[in-house]
Amino acid sequence: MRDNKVVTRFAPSPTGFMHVGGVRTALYAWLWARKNNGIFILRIEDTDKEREVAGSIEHIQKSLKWLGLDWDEGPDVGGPHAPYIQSQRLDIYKKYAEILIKKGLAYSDPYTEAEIEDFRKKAEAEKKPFLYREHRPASIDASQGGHENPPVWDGTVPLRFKVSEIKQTKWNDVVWGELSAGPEALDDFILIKSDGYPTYNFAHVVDDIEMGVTHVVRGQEFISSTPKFLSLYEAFDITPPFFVTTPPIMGSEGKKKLSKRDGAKDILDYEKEGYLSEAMINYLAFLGFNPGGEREVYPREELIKIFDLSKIQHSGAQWNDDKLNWMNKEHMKLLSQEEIKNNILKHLPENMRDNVISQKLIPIIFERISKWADVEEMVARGELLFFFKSPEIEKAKLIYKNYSPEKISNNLKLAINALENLDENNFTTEIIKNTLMSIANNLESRGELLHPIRYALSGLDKSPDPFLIAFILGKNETLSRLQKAV
RNA sequence: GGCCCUAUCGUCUAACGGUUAGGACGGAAGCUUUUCAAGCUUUAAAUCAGAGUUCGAUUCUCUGUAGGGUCACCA
Repeated sequence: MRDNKVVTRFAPSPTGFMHVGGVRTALYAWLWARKNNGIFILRIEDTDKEREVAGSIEHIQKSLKWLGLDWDEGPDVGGPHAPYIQSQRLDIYKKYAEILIKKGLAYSDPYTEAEIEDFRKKAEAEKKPFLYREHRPASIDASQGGHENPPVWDGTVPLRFKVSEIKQTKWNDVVWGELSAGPEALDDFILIKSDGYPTYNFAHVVDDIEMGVTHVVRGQEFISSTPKFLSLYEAFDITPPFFVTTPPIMGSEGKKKLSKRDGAKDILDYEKEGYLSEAMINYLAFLGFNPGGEREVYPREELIKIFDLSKIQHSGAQWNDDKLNWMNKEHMKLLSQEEIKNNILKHLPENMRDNVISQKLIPIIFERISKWADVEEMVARGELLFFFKSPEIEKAKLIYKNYSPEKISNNLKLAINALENLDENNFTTEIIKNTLMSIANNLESRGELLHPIRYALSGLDKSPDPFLIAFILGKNETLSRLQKAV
């Protein structure tokens, strides 16, 4: 067992992109390995040639890299049990299959698919669960009355496992405690398909044995097939690893399986949308796990410290974009000024970058976004353009409530006169505010001054406060826009 | 349908069998010297139902209800 080290693995099949469910499984396995200074393996389970999607191995690796889930052994980095791609390990599965054949625990399947389909339909008509083992060939199990005897296995027909003991199975799960399954969960399942590739049931057990995996982390959809895995471990006379079963992630629309619309999208889409991988990991870890305190925001290294398999939840959790956005913002606040600046500038159009105004703009952009791509949306909504280009203004919109145009114009003139006296090098938000407020406070209502200034400067009804805008624009541009409005 | 699993605010969750059932997201209200955002303060909101064990049950047991998983030559 590799010097008693903890060994976990993530074993996806290359059938497309990774969604959040797969990511969380990988994350828990990775966290446990890192917490225990153990080994994290990436293994590709590509035994279904039909479902395979070209490029997915690279895509999966890219996803894990973005999230910072680094692996110690895998298809690209190799390791003591290479290769780490199942389709390149067929000889190993064959070797294990032959051990079972020798022990009398595996036999070739003499039936055609149509015949088996008939058995299945018959069982269904009788409202009984279909069990292949009730049709075992006579030479394998005379008591079952199967009529055809199996040929010697030559790799062209399915090879089946012969379940030796039909029983209620009980086992222990690290997360759920004691679990059990009825006898009908045990059947003569297929080890190797007629195309020569092993089934998941067989291949992953062989690999987990070979690679010395100590903790098998996977979703609860595998609970009901665990008796099969256990019977295989028993057949090989190997102590099974710890089973760590994770609850499902449900869609935000309700307690339903995750759908594309609410989170089962490509994890790399979240990168494109400008989420931080640390936030994604933190959010995902806490969707189905909780260390017990009241703190929720943890950087990656601290997450490793507090992670604990025994504190994983038992029931499914709903995906929640609001909480993810909040989490992302919390992690954005943890970044340095420099990182924040660079990321915001990166998402600004070329003509809005790298000048005095965009530098001043960064703090106000930052407080209005929860992910980087929101910067682009602010631009698209026209919330930033006026900082760079004098807005078109409509005379009517300068008017506050039912004040007369003359009054508004007069107020603007007062503002201009006051601002002109300010030092250009000391044209700060604070000073502008004090200057303008001392005028506004002497008016009938503050809005009759503040509203036209906002509109004159921004061309918008809703914007950051006018003092801040004036500061960002600078003295000259501010005065010029106010003059124009008058 | 058989087997298996789960059940605390709308959501994520905390609570040695003893708490005014706590926190977070979201919601509402108020304050922030016009608006939007941010921020601050306040607030509403939950133990699925019914029995049992117990001095005492969110916590243990049973039944019901609801939800989930699984019954492939898919993983």
